[in-house]
Amino acid sequence: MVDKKQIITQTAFKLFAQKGIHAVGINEIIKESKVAKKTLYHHFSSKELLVISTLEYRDDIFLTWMKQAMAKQTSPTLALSALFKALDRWFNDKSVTLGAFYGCFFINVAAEFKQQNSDINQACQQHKKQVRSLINNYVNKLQIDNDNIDFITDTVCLLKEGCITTALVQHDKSAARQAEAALNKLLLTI
Amino acid sequence: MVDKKQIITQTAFKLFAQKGIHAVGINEIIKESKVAKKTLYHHFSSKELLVISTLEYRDDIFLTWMKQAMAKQTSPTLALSALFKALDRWFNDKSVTLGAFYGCFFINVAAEFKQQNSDINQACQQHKKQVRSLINNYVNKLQIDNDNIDFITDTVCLLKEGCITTALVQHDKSAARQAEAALNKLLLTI
DNA sequence: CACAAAGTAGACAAATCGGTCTACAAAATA
DNA sequence: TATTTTGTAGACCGATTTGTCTACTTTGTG
Repeated sequence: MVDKKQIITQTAFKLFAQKGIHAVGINEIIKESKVAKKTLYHHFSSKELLVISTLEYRDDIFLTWMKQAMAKQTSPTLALSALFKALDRWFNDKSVTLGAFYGCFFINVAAEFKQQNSDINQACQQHKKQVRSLINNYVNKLQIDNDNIDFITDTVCLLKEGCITTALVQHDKSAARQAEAALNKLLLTI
Repeated sequence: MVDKKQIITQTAFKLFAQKGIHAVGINEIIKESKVAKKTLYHHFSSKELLVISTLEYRDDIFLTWMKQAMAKQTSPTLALSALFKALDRWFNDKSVTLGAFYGCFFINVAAEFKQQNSDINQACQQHKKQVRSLINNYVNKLQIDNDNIDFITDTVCLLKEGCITTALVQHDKSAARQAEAALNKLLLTI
């Protein structure tokens, strides 16, 4: 038998990503999942735990996608460029792995759950830390002094967050290319 | 008599900014505003129109704050730096004008209302256009060729959006200083 | 085969949602 | 002074919220 728990998580993620957490009710999720309410509550004893599950689900997909996008480049510079080219494909709905673009799930969820001590907010924070760590791995390979490593990593992260937000709010599908141009200019200075 | 309409808008904004639109009900707003439900619906015939009102209210405050932060600088470069120093004060809850930091209201609201054709989403977009226009005014004063003007403006906007998002999601209160450092590096290259 | 785990549909509960309405009071304005 | 606008409290509406529960069926495993 198919894994109902997985189906519920995937369906919930799709709906949450499109409409936001508070805008999607349990009844909509079970209807879309074609699952009984009891089944959902058997696997997830509350909506909050289901939200956490969707965050873990998306975290896995996103990090895998990112690693794959940056791998197999012949230099760390090209790997960073490849990240923004991948973001560009995402914004333009050409990423099969990430699906249609509704902004960054973690940013959007964190905006709905701002309390720093909540489990949901911490899952969002944790995801962003891992993304930063991945970027930092490549920046470390650049032939630059240690003082600059954190600076470059921070800037890449800021440009990344900035272009995701701009693509969402401004519906500006060129935001990733703008960010890549800024990155390239920056890398010339080091 | 005090202007009830204004009180309702201000109270609604405060609650929406803290908790998000979908997480705040009309009953909570009237209770906090100390106003009858009929009074609210007399001034705003739907919750959506009230949301629009809070967006206009915040738009006015934010643009005034931004203009004031960048004015009276002795050079356009200093004006751009001043913007990020002002953002830094905001993130660290030292801005009286903007109040406690709960992220950018327009980004957060746009994340909850993603449909590009909705009035709420368009109000968020419009605000961001005005902010960009303000930044562009200063970039125009830099002694650079026309090709670079849009590039610099785009990059400043990306860094600004990036640091606001980072300050919110990562609870990183130094994000504006990171963005300013990146800006300064960038300005050295032109 | 027996039994536990995982599934079904959907009624139900208590609270809350956005929004309407009555009936009346106060305040501003012509 | 007369009239209109703006205000009050809160009952009420139908829909929806998260979550519980009953009664029963299917499925996988020891």
